[in-house]
Amino acid sequence: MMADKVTSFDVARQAGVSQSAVSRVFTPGASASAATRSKVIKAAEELGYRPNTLARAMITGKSRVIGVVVAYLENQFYPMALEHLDHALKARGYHIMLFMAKNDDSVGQIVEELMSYQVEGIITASVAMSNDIAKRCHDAGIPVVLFNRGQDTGNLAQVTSDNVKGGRTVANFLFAGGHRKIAHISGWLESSTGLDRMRGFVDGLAEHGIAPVAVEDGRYSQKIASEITRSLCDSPDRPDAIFVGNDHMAFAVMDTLRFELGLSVPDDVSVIGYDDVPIAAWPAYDLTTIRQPINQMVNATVDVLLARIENDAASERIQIPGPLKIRGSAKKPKGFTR
Amino acid sequence: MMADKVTSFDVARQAGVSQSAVSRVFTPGASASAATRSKVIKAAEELGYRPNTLARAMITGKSRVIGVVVAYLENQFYPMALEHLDHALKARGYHIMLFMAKNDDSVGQIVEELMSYQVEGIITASVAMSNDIAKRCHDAGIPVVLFNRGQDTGNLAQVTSDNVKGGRTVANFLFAGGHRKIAHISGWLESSTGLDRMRGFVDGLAEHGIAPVAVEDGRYSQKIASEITRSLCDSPDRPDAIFVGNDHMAFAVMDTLRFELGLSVPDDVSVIGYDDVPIAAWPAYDLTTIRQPINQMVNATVDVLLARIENDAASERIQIPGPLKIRGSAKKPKGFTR
DNA sequence: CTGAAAGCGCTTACAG
DNA sequence: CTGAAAGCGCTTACAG
Repeated sequence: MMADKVTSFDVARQAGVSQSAVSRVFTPGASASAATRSKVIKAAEELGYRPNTLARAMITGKSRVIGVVVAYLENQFYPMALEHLDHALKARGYHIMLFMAKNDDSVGQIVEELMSYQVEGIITASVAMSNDIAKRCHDAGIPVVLFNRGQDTGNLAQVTSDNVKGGRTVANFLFAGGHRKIAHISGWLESSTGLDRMRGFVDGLAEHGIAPVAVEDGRYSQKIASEITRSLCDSPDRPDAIFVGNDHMAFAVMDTLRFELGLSVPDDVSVIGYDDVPIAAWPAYDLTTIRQPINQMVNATVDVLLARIENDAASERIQIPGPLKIRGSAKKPKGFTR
Repeated sequence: MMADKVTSFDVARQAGVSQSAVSRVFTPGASASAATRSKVIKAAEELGYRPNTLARAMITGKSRVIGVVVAYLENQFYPMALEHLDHALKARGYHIMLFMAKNDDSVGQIVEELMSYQVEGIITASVAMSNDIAKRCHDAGIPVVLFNRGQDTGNLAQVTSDNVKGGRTVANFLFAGGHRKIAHISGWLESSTGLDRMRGFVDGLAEHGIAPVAVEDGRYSQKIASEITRSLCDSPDRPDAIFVGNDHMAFAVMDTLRFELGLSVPDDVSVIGYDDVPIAAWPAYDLTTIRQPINQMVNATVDVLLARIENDAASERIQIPGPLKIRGSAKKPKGFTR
């Protein structure tokens, strides 16, 4: 049952042509006559031949694999991104090799692995070590793009949504909804994403002449976000609205508010998230949130990466604006309907 | 900045040894004297040498990559499995190449890709085409194990939880809780997982002398599960408990019950799921469910797969029992405390 | 369009 | 333990 290994040499022999001819038939765009082509195809089918991708990759230096490094998959945004990335990449003839970066993994270790597998390009889609990893791979000459993460210095390619604008939109919406005691549980403030959303939000509020009653770093952790929620609402002067740095934390915030503190969302406290992952639309949360246009972000990421692989394109920083998705977790300003 | 490609030949030259020596130093378990070893290591570091995994893979026939085919990542069980799989595999020196099987992809296409990348083994962790894909790869001589899916015929290796037992446990728990009008929205009944849970459940109920008031195929779809919930509860004689074939659907069932039909869970209707994904523990759902011991399942999967890669081990069917995790979505039988 | 030959970067018997 | 040589399965100038 086990298919014996059949090589291009075998096919060539069977078809009565040279190995070169076989190679050409299986190389898109290479020149081969119709006659040769059909002889080769026929022989290949008879023998069950399949070109050895590894050998081809070694010769051409093109492995057709992209390394995707991701930190953890519990926040639904990342599995969704992975799914889209796979589709977009597959459409271009690439495959994904997964590199989960646990926090106790060393950056050097991961970089070693990425490089030794000769990935043609790298997409980092996570927190913490992204920048380090990206920088080192970039320095080693392999194209990288940071997905959903930026960095101010350096010249790495990156695609994010327009986080500053998103934060500002939330500020406007909340202010228009009549809120004046607004807190922010931010995304990790060491990440551009967390920082930009916070900045846009604070600036937006400032334009209305107010400041957030609190800004605390939730570090993308549900546990930390819950703790902050508790301490925020423990005071007699609790906030009447909370903007949370991503949906994943926002779910924990809502749960804490409702089931632990006995508060109503949005009657007592409005909550707004960021991402618009599928769960945000589930009725239990019905979360008002800024939608990250994941499809566009993924397409842009793939475009930039492949451009860099094919020729040494300049670095780019792409920001894609995302709309506010109004649902039921935050008071709606007059005149707004869902 | 771009590191020039440095080969084992270069290192050999610099270290004053043969290429074979270099190869041996980088091959775990190969014999090389301490002197040679240190010369080579030194030269390698100076030159920034890194063995080319592709070349090695081509020679040895061992790519050290495992193909993981997965259908979709919205059900949190699969990203979690992926994360665990990556860790377990990495610990053994393997990496994951991802193959998302969209429904409109042809089985043949996917199999072609898997084979041409010379993956050493395959794990299928999804629905629909799993069996087809697995069978063809197995026939081609490449080791496969079905994760969270079985099949009655054939001799493919597979690891699941003990789904029959799980279904039975749910039946006992619900009966003990005083329920007598119990419906089942099953997992896809063409999958062993869906079928086994259903059978165990029906059998379990039968032992108490009752039958489910309805068994409908939810096909792992939230949308379908919601529709079934609606029609089930539309009747004056609605069920007082629903066992749902997986957590992912159970969330939709609970949302439909509460927010659309205005029913209380568990006061009007008890709901029980299957999987115990992280979301099940979120207070909004607080779902009573059968826990699939994902860690053990993943470890078993990796063990079986690697055993088959290393030597031609016999096929295995592993079933790992999982406990009922009692939370708040179903009435608790007297005497039970959380 | 086609074939003979060289080569990709490594590993593996085979001698020593 | 070590090196020279052959070879893994393919692609790519180079001639024709």
